[in-house]
Amino acid sequence: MGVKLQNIIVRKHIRYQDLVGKIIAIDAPNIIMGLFNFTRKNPDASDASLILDRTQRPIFHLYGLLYRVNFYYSKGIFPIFCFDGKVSELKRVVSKDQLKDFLFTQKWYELAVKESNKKLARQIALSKEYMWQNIIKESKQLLGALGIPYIESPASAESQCAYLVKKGIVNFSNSQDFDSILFGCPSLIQNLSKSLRRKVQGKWQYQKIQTLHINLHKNLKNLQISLFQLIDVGILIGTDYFPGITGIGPKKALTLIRKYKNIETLILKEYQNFDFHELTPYIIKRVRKIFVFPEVLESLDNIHWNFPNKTRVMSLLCREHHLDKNRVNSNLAKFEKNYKTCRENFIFKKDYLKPKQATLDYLL
DNA sequence: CGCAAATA
DNA sequence: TATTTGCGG
Repeated sequence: MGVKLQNIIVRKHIRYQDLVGKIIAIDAPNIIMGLFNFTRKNPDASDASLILDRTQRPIFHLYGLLYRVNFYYSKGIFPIFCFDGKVSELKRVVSKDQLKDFLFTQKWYELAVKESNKKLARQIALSKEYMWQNIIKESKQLLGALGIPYIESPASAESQCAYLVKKGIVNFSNSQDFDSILFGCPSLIQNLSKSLRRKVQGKWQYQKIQTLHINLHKNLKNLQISLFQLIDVGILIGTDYFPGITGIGPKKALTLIRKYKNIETLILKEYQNFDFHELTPYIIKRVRKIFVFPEVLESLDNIHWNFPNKTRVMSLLCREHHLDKNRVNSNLAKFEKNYKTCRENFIFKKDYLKPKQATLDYLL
């Protein structure tokens, strides 16, 4: 769950009109996780409150993505979804065994459905071997059918999004996590959704929120540190790749890094105040490398926003998942309309198609 | 989340 | 017309 940078990073409200005709890289796993956390019947976060179809599989990603992409198009935004590839071994490991597990579990699930063993099907559908892999698989299928481009990053989705912004291929990245800025993403957008409300932890209650923009360059200037040093701050607080040092939060990490310039000096001077036992030179080097030189997909041919393939969408949503036909149809109609106006906008502002000069690389 | 129907 | 409620399978 991303690095806790919210207290030291300045975020500015951004209006929808500033996003018209812009291309935004979407951190797909992050946004899907958001849909998962929200689309529930009860405030308790148990799987029991998920909405399932008659094949006992969750459907939050299907409705969620259809609605969300519709929302992007309605605001004149062109989304490119980025998915995780094989994630670094320091992060949650998706091994080959697990991939094999999924294929096996998938077969097992299909058998349970065939035998109308509802209880078993449900158990498998919600198991961790099956559910997330299948959610991701179906999300890609749906995006493909909707004519939305997506990229499978060799490493993490966030680093791929950051790369696209850095290269000027897209205008913004959209992720709720702050990890993107450690990856050097110059321009990050948060809370990009229609309802602009968020569930308060564990309660059946909402708080109003607004769409926010983070300018990395301005923030570094404001914090008076370099991106390298911000990464060191992140390592101290804790990221997906290292749990962090107990007793050091965002404020303290910032003060310490400002004072000592880097983690090495900090450990040398403050070793009696904190437990740096876990933070070996090897770990420091590895985590820094992940953020500074992430593996990304560089060849990006055939990025297109196509007309939705209605037959394929209907087949996935209604035939496979038994979603309400009328509901899907009316949404598809809106979708096509939004797509058309969006496309006219884009053709009108053709210059966005050409990748701009690579943005200033703060690292060099 | 996002929609549609109900409510003030 | 603006805000709340309940539902999706």
